[in-house]
Amino acid sequence: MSGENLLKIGEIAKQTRVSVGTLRYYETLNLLQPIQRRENGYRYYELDAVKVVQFIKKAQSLGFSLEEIRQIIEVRNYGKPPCELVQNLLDKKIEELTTQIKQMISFKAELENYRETWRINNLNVTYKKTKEICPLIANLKLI
Amino acid sequence: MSGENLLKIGEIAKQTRVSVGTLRYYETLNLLQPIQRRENGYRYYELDAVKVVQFIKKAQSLGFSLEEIRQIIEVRNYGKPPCELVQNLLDKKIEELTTQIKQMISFKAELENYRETWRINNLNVTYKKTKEICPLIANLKLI
DNA sequence: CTTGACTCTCTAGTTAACTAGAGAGTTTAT
DNA sequence: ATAAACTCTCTAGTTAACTAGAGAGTCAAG
Repeated sequence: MSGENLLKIGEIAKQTRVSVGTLRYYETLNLLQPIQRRENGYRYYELDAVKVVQFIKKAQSLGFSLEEIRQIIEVRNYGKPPCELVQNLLDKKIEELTTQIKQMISFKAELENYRETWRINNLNVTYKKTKEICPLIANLKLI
Repeated sequence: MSGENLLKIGEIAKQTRVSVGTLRYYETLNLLQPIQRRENGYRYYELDAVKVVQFIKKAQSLGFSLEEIRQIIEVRNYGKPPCELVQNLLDKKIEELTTQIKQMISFKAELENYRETWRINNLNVTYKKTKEICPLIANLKLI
C-alpha cells in the first residue's frame, strides 16, 4: 500500500508549517482539495499541494483575503474559465498592489522622518543635558 | 453655549467618514480621547482629532493593527517617553515596511507575468479560433 | 497485538474590528 | 414647546481566520 506519490495531511502540515486544523479549514473554503480520500477517510494530497499552501501564505502576507485567494486559485484550477473575468480580476489586484506599494513607500518615508527628527533631538539632548528626555515627541505633528 | 472650538462626535464622524460607533470603539482602545466631557456626558474633541482618525485609517490601510497604531499614538502623546523604546518601535515598523514593500513588488511582478501570459495566449486563441477559451490557465504554475 | 501517533468529524471558543439595537437623556430648529 | 436629530451606555451580534477539544477510528513499530 501507499507506494504512490501522495501526501497525508500531516506531511503537508510539516512541510508548510501550517497546522492540520488550518489545512482542513482551507478545504472548507475551497482553497485546497485533497486529490483523493481513501477508504479510511484520510485525505491524500498531491505534492503540488505544498506549493498551493505556500502560495496562500504568501498572498495572505501581502494583504489578500482568503476569499480573494480562493478566486485566484479557482480561476487557476478552471479548465476553461471566462478569460475576461479572469483578466479583470488580475488587473484589479495588480492595480491595488500598485497603489498600496506607493502608499507604503510614502508612509515609510514619513516614519523615517519621525525617526530622523528624534535622532537629531536626541543628540541635542545629549549635548545640552536637557532635563527633557524626548521633548520633540510632544511637538510631533501627525501625518 | 458652545462658543468654543470643539467638535462633537458626529462632526468628527462626518469629517472622517468613520462611524460614530467606530469612534467610540476607538476610545475604548485608547486610540482617541475626547478632550472633555460636559455635564450632558457628550464627548467633545479638539480639531486635531480629525487628523488622528485620518492617521489611524491610513496606518490601518497599510496593514498596521489598531494595537500597533495605539502604541505609535501613545508614544506621540507622551510628554517624556523613553526614547530608546520609541526609536526601536519605529525602527521595527520601518524595517517591516521595507520588507513588505519588497515582497509586494515581486508579487506584483509575478501577477503581471500571469497577465502577460494570458494576454499572449488570448491572442493566439483569437487567431487560431481554438475551442479552448483559456487553455493556458490549466498549465499555470503557482508561484 | 498493543501502544502511540495520526486521522476523522463536529462543535465550540478566540481575536480583531466593527455594527446594530434597545432604552434613555439632550439639543436644536421651527 | 415639541419633534427630529443627536448623544449616551450597555449588551449582543458579525466576519475572518483560526485554534482547541471531544470522541472515535486507523496505521505503524516493536
